[in-house]
Amino acid sequence: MLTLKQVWDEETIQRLTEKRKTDFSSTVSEIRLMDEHRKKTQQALDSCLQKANEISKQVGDLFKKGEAAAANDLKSESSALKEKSKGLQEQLRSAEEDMKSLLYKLPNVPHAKVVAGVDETDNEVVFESGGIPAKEDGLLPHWELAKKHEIIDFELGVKIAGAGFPLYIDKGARLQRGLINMFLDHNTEAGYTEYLPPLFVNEASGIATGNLPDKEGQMYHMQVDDLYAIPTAEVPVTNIFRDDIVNPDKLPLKCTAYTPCFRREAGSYGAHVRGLNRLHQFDKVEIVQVTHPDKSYDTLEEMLQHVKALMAKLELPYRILRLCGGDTTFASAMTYDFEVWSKAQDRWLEVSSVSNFETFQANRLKLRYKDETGKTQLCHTLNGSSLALPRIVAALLEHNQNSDGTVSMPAAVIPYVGFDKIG
RNA sequence: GGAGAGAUGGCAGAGUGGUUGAAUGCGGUGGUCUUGAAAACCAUUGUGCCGCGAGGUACCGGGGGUUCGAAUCCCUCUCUCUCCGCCA
Repeated sequence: MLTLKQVWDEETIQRLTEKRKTDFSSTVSEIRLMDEHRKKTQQALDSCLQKANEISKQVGDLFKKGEAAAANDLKSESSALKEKSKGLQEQLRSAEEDMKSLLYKLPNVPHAKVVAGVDETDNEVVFESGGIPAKEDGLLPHWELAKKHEIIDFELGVKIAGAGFPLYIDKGARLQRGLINMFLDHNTEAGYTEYLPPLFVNEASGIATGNLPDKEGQMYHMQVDDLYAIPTAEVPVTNIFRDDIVNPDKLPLKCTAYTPCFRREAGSYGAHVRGLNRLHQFDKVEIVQVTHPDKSYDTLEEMLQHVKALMAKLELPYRILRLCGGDTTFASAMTYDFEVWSKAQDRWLEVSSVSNFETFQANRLKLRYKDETGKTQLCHTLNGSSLALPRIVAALLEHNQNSDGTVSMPAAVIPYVGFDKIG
C-alpha cells in the first residue's frame, strides 16, 4: 500500500500514471479528500476529548472537597461531550476504513527506469544467456518424457487429488529433492538464513502481504480453522517481520525458504497449462530481503546476479526481462523475470520473478527501522524465486534429452540427485 | 475433546475505579570513573495520529458496555499456558 505522503506527492502520482499507462486520478483525489476530512475529524475529536478529560479531573477534585452539587453540574456537561465524541469517533473510524480500501486500489509506483507500457509486449529483454537453440526434430515435451521414464504421473495425481497435483516417482521425486537442496545451498552460501515456515497462515498474515482480502479466490482456504494454504513462501516469511521495528545495524535481513506452494489458479485451462506448466501444488525456493531504503536497488541487482549464478549452474538457455510499468506486479516498483527456454514447447517459461517493493509491502506490514535521528522509517522489501521447480524440471528434461531417449543431468545437479541420467 | 489459569512496555513482573503511559528488575542507549574493560553510579529508554511548535490525543490481547472518570468493574471474542484424554 502506498503511503499518504506518496499519494499527496504530485510527481509520484504522475509517474504512477505514466508508467502504468492508467488513470488513477479519481481514486487519488478521493483519497486526498478523505485524508483532509480525516484530519479535521481527528482534530475535533481530540479537542472534544481534551475537554472531557479536564472535566473529569475537576469532578474528582470537587467530590474530594465534598462539593457534590457543583460536581453534578459538570457531570451533565461531560455527558454531552461524550455523546459528541462518540459520533466523531464513528466518523473517524469510517473515514479511516474508507481511506484504507481506497489505498488498497492503488498499485505501487514503478521506478523511473521502468519503461512505460501496458502488457508483456512492452517488456525489455535485458539479458540473454546465449540465444534460442535451433529447432530439432523428434523432441518430446516434458510430459511425454515424464511418462516414458515413469518419473511424473499426472493421472495418478488426478486420482489422488485432482488435476494440477502431480505425483513424482523415483528419479522424478529425487530430482525434486535434489534441486531443492541445491537451490537452498546456493542461497545459504550467499548469506541467506534458511527458514522452514508454516504452510498455512492466518487471516492477519494474508492481509499483511496483500493476498487478502482482494485475491481471496487464489488461495486455498480451510474454513473450519480459518487458515489459508500459502501461495508462496513469501507470505509466511515476510510476515516474520510484521509490526517490527528492526535495528538498522541488522539490515539487510536475508531469508530463504523452501515450501510447497498452493494456488487455486481458478479459470486457467488449456494447452498452456499442460504438464508442469501450471500447477495447484508446486515446490519453490524463495529469497527475501529487508533493506535500508538507500540500498534496495543495489540489493535488487545483487539478487539478480545471485539468481543468474544459479541459472548458470543449470546450463539452461534463459533470458531476463525487465517488466514494463503495466506488467509490473501490483506491489512491485521494479520486477525482473527470468525465463527458460522450453525446447519442445518452443516457448519461454517464467521460472523466477525478482522484485523490489520499496515501501509498498513494508507500509502494510508496518516493518520499520529507526534512522540516525531516532525517527521510525519504513524499510524496503524485496523478494524473488530461486527458483520455482516445475518449469525448471520441464526445461531440464526437454533440453537434456538425448537421441536414444535418455535424459542427462547437468554436472552441478548430479551430486544432488545421485544419478547422471534418466532412462 | 474435558477441566482450570492467564493475556500489562524489548523481556520479566507490580498494579483491582481518579496526574498510571503505567512501580520495580533485567536488557538497550548516553555519561562519570578507568590505561582499557568489568563493576559501580547518574541519566535516558514504547507506538500511532493531529499540530510549524508548545502541546494534544489514543493505545495495558480484540470488540462492546457501566461510570463524570477504567489497565482496574461487566459482557463477548480470540489467543496462550497447565492438567487429563487422544496422537506423529
